[in-house]
Amino acid sequence: MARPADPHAHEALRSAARREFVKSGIQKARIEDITHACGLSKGAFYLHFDSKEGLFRELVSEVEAELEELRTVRERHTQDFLARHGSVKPKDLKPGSAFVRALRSLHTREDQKLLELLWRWRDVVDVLLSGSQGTAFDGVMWRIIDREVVRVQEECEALKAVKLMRDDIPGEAVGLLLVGTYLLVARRLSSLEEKPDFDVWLTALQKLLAEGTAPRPHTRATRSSPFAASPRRAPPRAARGSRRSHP
Amino acid sequence: MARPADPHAHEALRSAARREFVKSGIQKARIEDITHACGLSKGAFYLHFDSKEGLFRELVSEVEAELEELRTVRERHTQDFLARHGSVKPKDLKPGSAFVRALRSLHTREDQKLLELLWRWRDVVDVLLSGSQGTAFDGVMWRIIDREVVRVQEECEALKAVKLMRDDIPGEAVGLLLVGTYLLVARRLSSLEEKPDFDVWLTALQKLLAEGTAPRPHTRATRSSPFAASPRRAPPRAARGSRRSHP
DNA sequence: GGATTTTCTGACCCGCGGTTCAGAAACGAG
DNA sequence: CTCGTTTCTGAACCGCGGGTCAGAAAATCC
Repeated sequence: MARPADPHAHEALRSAARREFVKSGIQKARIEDITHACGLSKGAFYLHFDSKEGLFRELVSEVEAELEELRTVRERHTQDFLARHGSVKPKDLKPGSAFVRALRSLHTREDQKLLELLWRWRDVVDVLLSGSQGTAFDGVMWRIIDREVVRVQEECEALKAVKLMRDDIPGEAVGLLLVGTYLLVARRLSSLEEKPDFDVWLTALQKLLAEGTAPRPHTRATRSSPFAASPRRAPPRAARGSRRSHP
Repeated sequence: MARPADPHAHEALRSAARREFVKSGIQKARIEDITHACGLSKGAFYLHFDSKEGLFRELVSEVEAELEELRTVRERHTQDFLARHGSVKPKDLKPGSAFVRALRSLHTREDQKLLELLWRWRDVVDVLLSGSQGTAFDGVMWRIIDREVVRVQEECEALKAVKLMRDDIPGEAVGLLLVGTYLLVARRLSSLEEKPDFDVWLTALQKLLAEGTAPRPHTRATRSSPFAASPRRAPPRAARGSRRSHP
């Protein structure tokens, strides 16, 4: 055999690309800038990746896999917790009960893991959020977000069912609120150099939400959500327009 | 003189462009698709606008002007309200006092106007949010969002100062929460055909926030925010990279 | 030192779409 | 109808950058 490939090249290209994507978005990021950043030439790029989007796809797949993993683990931990505890007893409904505190701490731990993930992938998340327009990744982040909103919503409905949450606030409202907050936080992460202290943040959010959503003595039923079953806009596609639509 | 221009052309192009921008983002929107949609030819576009981005700039300026107007009006209404009421008396601090209810209703009215604005401009907002990458408008929406977060934060600090809000939750947290929620809502608006009932939504959010942020008997001081004074990432710009960074 | 094989280079190709512009078309005035 | 003027058309121009490929360079084996 002859001339082994530079062992650092692949990884160097990957991380240079991440930097370049953050700076310019997927479309505007130029292959030459990526390769020059690691002292390689344009052509070398194609020895390691099939295309610019192919490289980004690698990154996105990893993020999606980790997110999926997190979702299933969260689901399992919640199931385990409930199974271990048995049925919900009246004393568990009291605001400060051991049960409520344990459940809340479970949520905090899982949310913390989510924030850690967002921190590790903050660059890619940032690109997905605002630098993927016109590519195959357009909308990936919003799909993830919609799913998370639904997850929170379902958790809320479950809590309402066992009277651990007031039922005059739509679960969807809490979902939009929680996920919307995380969205802004995720966005801010991309401009930080050092990892912030998530605890401060989580406790504040936790407090606010816990006390805002706590069961009330007198509550009316939830009115139906104004955003139910919204049809998402069609994915970008070439449009053959009809002529003369305004005469 | 001779051959007057089609009086509908300008407006027709404008709205066709809005549709096209929503469908494909600013970059991918093709001039030909815009002109064909109103039965005009490519060249005609340049009789009405100096460039594709020029057209979008017009739209963005209008949105920004309306948002600015809303901010100043909100500021003035708040000032007027406080001036008219005089100093805050002890009885005003009680959760259900006339003062608190009036203040809350003021907030609701202003928020409602914001939602109406987001509804009217939902297409442009949507494009700014996820279809402006790589253009001069990249980041416009995030700057607006950051400003709104600061506004909410300041309102919170003001409320804390007169003991109308608990002080163990950072104002910034409430800002991210409120604005993040509106962000997701704004995004959803773009996929709706009919205006939803904002009231349902506002009351749920209002309740949750009001009761979550109400003053507590025993509170510790706010810990400093982990996101303070974050340097935003540099605007997109051509990058001349140094070579050989990974020898 | 070849001989051979794989890596790496960078000039080139090519499609795309914003923008331009020479000329055609439409309209009013006389 | 003809002329002058302005609108409108669409082929042509052009820069850009992703992707290709013939050949140069580098490494290994003999």
